Amino acid sequence: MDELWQNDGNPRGLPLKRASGKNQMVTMRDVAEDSGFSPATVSIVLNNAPLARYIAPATKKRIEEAAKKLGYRPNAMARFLRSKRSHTVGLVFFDITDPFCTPVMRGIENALYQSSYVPIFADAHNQRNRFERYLEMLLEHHVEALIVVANWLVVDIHVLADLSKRNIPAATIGWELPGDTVSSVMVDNETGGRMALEHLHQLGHRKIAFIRGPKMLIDSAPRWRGVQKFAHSVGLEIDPALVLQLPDSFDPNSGFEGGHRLTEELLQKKKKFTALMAFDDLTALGAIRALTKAGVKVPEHCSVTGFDDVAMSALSAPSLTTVRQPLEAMGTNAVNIVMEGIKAGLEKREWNSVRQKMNPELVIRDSTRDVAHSSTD
Amino acid sequence: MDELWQNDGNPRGLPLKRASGKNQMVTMRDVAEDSGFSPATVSIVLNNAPLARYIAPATKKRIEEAAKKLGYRPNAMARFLRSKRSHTVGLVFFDITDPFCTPVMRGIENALYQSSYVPIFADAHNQRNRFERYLEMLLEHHVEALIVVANWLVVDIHVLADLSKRNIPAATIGWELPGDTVSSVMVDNETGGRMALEHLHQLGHRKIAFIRGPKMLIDSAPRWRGVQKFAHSVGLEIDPALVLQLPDSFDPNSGFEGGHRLTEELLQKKKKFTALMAFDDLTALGAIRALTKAGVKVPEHCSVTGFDDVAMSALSAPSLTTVRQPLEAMGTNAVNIVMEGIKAGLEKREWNSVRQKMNPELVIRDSTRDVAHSSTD
DNA sequence: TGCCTGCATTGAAACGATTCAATGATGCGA
DNA sequence: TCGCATCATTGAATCGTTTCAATGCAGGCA
Repeated sequence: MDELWQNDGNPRGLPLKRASGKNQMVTMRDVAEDSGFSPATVSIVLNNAPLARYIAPATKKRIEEAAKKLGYRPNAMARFLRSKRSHTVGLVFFDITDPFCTPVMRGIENALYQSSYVPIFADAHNQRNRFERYLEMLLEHHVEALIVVANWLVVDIHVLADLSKRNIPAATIGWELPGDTVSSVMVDNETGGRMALEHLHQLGHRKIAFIRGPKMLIDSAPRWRGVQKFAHSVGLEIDPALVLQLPDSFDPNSGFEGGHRLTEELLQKKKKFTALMAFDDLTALGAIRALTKAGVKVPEHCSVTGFDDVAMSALSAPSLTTVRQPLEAMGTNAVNIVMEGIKAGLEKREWNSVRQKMNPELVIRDSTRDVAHSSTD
Repeated sequence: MDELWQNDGNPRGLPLKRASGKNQMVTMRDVAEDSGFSPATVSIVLNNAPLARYIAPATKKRIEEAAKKLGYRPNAMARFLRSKRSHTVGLVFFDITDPFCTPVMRGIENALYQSSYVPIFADAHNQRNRFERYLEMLLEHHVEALIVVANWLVVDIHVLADLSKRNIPAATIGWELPGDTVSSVMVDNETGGRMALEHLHQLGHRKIAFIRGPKMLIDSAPRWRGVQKFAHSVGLEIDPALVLQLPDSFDPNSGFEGGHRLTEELLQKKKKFTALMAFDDLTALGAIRALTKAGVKVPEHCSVTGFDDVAMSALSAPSLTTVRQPLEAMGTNAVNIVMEGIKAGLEKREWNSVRQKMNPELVIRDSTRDVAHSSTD
């Protein structure tokens, strides 16, 4: 079975050191005794501290061998206590159930792994209390930085102000806070909104229905702004009767339901439209379901676009044309930002928070089609 | 906006203690000085240690007030160093990309939260080296227990043997190891396999195609066994020409592709079947896509079943009839198991690992239908 | 020879909490 | 009044590392 494993470059992996004794932990003291040097020297060698440049090569070798032989593993807690570095980052999700979160998590995890940091994971379940309780726990564990993934969340600013007071760099993904203490990484929603509409317009669609995002989501307004600006720039008229808005909701998967219901409403109006631009992918999937049920074929009779490009969108039938958020990259960037902050803190430099807007990307799949080929109904 | 927050019972949440000074951490010593008692007493009071029963109520009160006033927050690292308890659990996923993982994670996170434990998150990306490196890191952080979520993974047994040597209880979800050092929580695959087929059989289907799981997955064999046993018990004949098997793969989302391709193969054989039982949901979705593309309507011409009940299954069109794994409960149970182990370790009791099989549940949706109503082709 | 410099190593003091044995203080029975 | 529990509190050691100041030792230079 061995050859079935994927490989990340290091063919056999690190040999997992085996504790030589039974249950006891191997401490630095043990290494010191075994190698015949003092704990101080061992520490210097094993960490390659500045003082290590004075240590005789032979000594280094003996110590390293002893460490490997005994299966020494540094005690992260003890180390922290002295050095103030926990090598730990807090990772708070507003609701892990949102398919938006998985790729972001991938990106974050991967970037942290590169820096040998370890994430402490928290899921707020959309509950403010839980969020605050977790923050408390993360502070107790002395995370060196904090990353919050949310696309909506109301938090007193002072809660996060605590962080900056303690000099803990923080970044949010998919959401931003007033003030400049907390960094943020977001997709450029306005551009994304424009892209979707531009695509439909290029396909020749003129009668377009819209399902806007809920008011509480920070993404909703700029996306709509992108739509309006583009429509204005090409002289496209938006029929207010064809514009509906999702209600506020706490369930990240409610978009499906909402899209379904609102599309039914649209259909009842008996106003013709050849394309529908949905707020996000889930909404689009709900819309497609409603259209299909009503006998309106997608994309033959009606084109539909989503937003986000969650995993599901490639698998649905028809597969969904959507505006992709570079979720994994957003995670990576957030990590890089806070890592910069940590480094600055160590070197006692000043450091300014960052607001990053990432470019979305149009992904064309099967749910949109040239209006010329659309049959009229 | 305040009222938009969902509530978890504690209406205003814990008041977030504000550090009173600027940047300095508030230590136990500070609380001691402020309240006029010794650090020892403070520790005893704040932890409600056994000795606390001797402490005068007035003292307790003064100390607690001082702690709150100063915004004292215990230092988890320092505490660990003495008490050996990190209040941390390692959480390793073989591949977070698998939709299987999200609900499991929810369950685990929630259960840990109840016990005030904090998870350290790791994603192995299907790579053995990564898995081992993470294990190393988790051990350095002295996690008190380990939970591994995988539905396949080849690991030398000695890697996890290290854990039991150090008395770290471990549990796996969706996967099990030989030997009895590691606990496991799995769905009862055999029963699940039977359920799916029984459902199709009850609907009157007799010509049934099967897409079996890849050999490398531990789930594949027992599911198939359930199928065979049921078929035998009711005298249903399984046509070998209608049985295909997914190839081994590392990509948890490859099932869709695989299901799609194998279904095309099935269709080319020109052998009639009125139902298709797929290994899991993704495979089923791929199959449905292929059927639809070939003009075979689901469920009108062909019923399809999946397995797992991942989030997507309820949203696909048609929604998928499937065998549900109680993923969240599986996460919860795994946590309870290792918590038992931790407790046993503290009390120096013996403790035996547990192998749990959970009952699956048939979820009937729109992708299956009575054969009587199926039009023949 | 005496002194200084650079090299190699180490002693010992933190870091912030926990915990056990020890210390006063009090009350009570003899 | 003494001795002895019981109660209330605390001093001091300890956990495993890191880090700074200190030490001993060569060799080189005056």
